[in-house]
Amino acid sequence: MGAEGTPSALDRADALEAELRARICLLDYAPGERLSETELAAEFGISRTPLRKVLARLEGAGLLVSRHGVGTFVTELDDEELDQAYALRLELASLAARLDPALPDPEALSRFRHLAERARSLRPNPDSPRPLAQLIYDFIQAQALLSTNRPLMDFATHLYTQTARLWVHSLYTSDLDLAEEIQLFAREVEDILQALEAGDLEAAALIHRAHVSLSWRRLRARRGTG
Amino acid sequence: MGAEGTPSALDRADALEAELRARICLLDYAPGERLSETELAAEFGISRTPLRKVLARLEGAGLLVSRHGVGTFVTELDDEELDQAYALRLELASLAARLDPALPDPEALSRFRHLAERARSLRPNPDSPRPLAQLIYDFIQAQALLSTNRPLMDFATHLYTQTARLWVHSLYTSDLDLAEEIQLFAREVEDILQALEAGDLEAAALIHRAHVSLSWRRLRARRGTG
DNA sequence: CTCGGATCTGTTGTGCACATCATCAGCCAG
DNA sequence: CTGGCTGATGATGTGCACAACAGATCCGAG
Repeated sequence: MGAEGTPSALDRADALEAELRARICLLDYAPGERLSETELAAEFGISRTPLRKVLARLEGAGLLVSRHGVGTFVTELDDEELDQAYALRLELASLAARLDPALPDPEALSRFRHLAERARSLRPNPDSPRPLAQLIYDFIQAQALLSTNRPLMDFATHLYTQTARLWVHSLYTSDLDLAEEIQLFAREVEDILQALEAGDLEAAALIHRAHVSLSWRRLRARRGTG
Repeated sequence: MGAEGTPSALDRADALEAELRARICLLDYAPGERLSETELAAEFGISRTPLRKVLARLEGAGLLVSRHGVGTFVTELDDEELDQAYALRLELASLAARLDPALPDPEALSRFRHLAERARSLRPNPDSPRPLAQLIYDFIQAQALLSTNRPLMDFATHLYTQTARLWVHSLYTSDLDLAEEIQLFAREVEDILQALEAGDLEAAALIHRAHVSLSWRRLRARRGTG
């Protein structure tokens, strides 16, 4: 592997899908926003046909929905579904450590150390929470390797995707305090790293669960205020 | 609603997707089997293009995978992933009753009664476990309405889809005894119906969990034997 | 007989032209 | 002024022809 000299057709489609997934999660495309097939096809230098296949896959994954004659839209979550997703994330955080725990190998550990370093050196950029969003995106993907239960981790990542979009949206609308969120996230990564270095996956899961819970609480508080 | 005189384009696509989902779950298409875009398009009287959109969505949902120049295949689950899915189903059964329980309305109750009646009158057909598979398929979809937590129930249904395919496959290969499975399922539906009529969702969840666990055990036993 | 390579066949991927649908602006009747 | 109608516009949906690709087949050299 690693011979990326000749990106085959399927790899191109997969890369495109990953790129669009990231854009949706990182709020480059806001919930409810319309995506133009024509514009996207032009941007990536391809025809509408292969682009439409990728959009269809994202539709199957529940991130997009297309309406004939209207447009293709990023899915939205109402408050109720957001709460349900958060409640599920709390439960799943415990499950991950209990069901099929996978002790992180040295490479994975170094990846977490790198994440912690990035979190420490992250300074709030008033007009763009994107660096933080990107950091959390990478963090979740690293965390998905802490259990060998693929269905569970796939679903956990999916739920993160759904909740993070609304969470990042609150950063953009200043419902959440960027500097505070950065500090809290850095703390979470540090704590989890410490637990991982001690080989205590259960502790790592508990820490993660606590932060998810607190994050949810802050989001609800601001929701009521706004 | 209910005016089905003019099936719009999008409805057609949705119906087609539901039909293919059912065929995959009911093992009309076995795991690993190749699906021909040309043949399917001809069968449904449409061109390859709209069919490909549906296939792409199913690919996004993790039920299909297409390889350039080779074919489109129904995804396969190895034993490890099957075990992980079963383990998850056990946990989720409890979660459904704990998180967002939804007491069944009279209509839902009557639907369960109808399912129980079908289970009672089901006689083993030596060459076709499909009626049982269809019955369980309907049962799971009815059960998905017992919690208002949509993300949870969607995921539970997805996991059922993954495990049921292998389970039904074992019925086809006679690794499982059809008559025995019919009897056990009828018992499960009766017990759950009783719990629902008493308004005890937690009991219903426990019963379901027990049956999932026992079903898993039978599957593992036959796997070791075969 | 064996092995290697060209070729052949069938598959999914791509591009393009057109059909179908939903929306909105503008206009005309009331 | 109001209300509904009609057309223009731009979106996704569809069909078809062809390209790219993988595997099987066939043929010939050794």
